[in-house]
Amino acid sequence: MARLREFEIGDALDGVMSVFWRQGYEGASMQDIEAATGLNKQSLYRIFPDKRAMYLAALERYEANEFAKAEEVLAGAGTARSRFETLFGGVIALAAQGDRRGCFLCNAAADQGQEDDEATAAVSAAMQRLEKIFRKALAASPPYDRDRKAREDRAAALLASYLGLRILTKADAPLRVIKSAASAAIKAI
Amino acid sequence: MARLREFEIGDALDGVMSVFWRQGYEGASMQDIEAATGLNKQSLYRIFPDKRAMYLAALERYEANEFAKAEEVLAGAGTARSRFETLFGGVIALAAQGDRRGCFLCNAAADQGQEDDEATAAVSAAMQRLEKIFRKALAASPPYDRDRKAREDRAAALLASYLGLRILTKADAPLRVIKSAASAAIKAI
DNA sequence: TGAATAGTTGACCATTCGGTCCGCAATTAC
DNA sequence: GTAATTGCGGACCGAATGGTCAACTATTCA
Repeated sequence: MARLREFEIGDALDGVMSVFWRQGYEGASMQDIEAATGLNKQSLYRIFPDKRAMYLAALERYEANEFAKAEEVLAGAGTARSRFETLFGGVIALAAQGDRRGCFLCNAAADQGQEDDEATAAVSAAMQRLEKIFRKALAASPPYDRDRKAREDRAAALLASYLGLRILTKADAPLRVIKSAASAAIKAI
Repeated sequence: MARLREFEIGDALDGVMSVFWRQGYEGASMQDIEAATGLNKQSLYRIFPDKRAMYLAALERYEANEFAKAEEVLAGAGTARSRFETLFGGVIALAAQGDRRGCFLCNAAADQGQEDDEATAAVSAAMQRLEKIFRKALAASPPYDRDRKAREDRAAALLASYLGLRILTKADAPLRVIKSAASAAIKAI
């Protein structure tokens, strides 16, 4: 009956995400998005009602990608400390490579000058999911904290440290500082 | 010879800062800035060459204001732990009040989709100054770390935690998580 | 064959943007 | 008075914005 779509929506979404990630909401023009996806406006607007919807979809995709990776790392073998060491090591590696994109979710949190309630809610929910992943990882291996509260505090502290590391990376802080912060955060486990 | 200026540049700068703080660079229009300062374009452009200069000046002002406060708190009486407790308590209080502006410097770090090297450098320098303030506070009171490296690590970790707390606030994370993170970060001192 | 959808190109829209310019009233110092 | 400057208001500029529409080709399935 009708012609089939010739591209994968997921591929287009990857392009959309990378643009918003690097340039933020207002900083990304439709031209940029066309270039990054290899599609033109009409094809894009057939998938998404408007630019905001693209942004929200990009946020979702980032969360799905990034959290899957984090979950994989944190569910690996070894002690909780060694696994968080791997996770934080990844952040350091990005910083060392000069990857200054930072964490898209953090960027989004700071970006929402436009006071987009939907985006704020999405970021907030994502942060809580990440906290849950951290908590689960702490609960699954020694050293075990005595009570639930202590475990929750530790997970939250690791989350704050993780976000802080990514902000420091984005802010182009010296690698020395980033490494120091990661090292001390790990030691505290 | 000539008429005198009727307003304080500092007052205007406060207005400029508050707009950029809340709305980011791209999100703040000249109209917004006119409204916030109570001045019109011509008066503003007589002080600043362009919008970017206003943004950079606002960053400087934020740093001067905020770091002065932080330095005051961290130079107070008591142990290092108690002083950082006060500092982090302030962040929690802002979150509890529903102040979601976050840290202007963090926002700026994430905001720079426009790849403004000057702004990046300013943020980076500010972060390093803050790290220095933290380090100084740790060096000035017990518990003393054995070596300089340990003290540096601790300062960097506290900085990451501090930034993470502010991001969590901006991201509208539950107050419970913010309090947990602060509490665990303090305990690690 | 024919209806329906996908994709491309380019024109087009109103709006907003940062920034400039002009004119006018007020104020200051010589 | 006169020159110089400040502040205000509004007109104005070119450029870029997000988004729409029309025209055309290609592809699919009934």
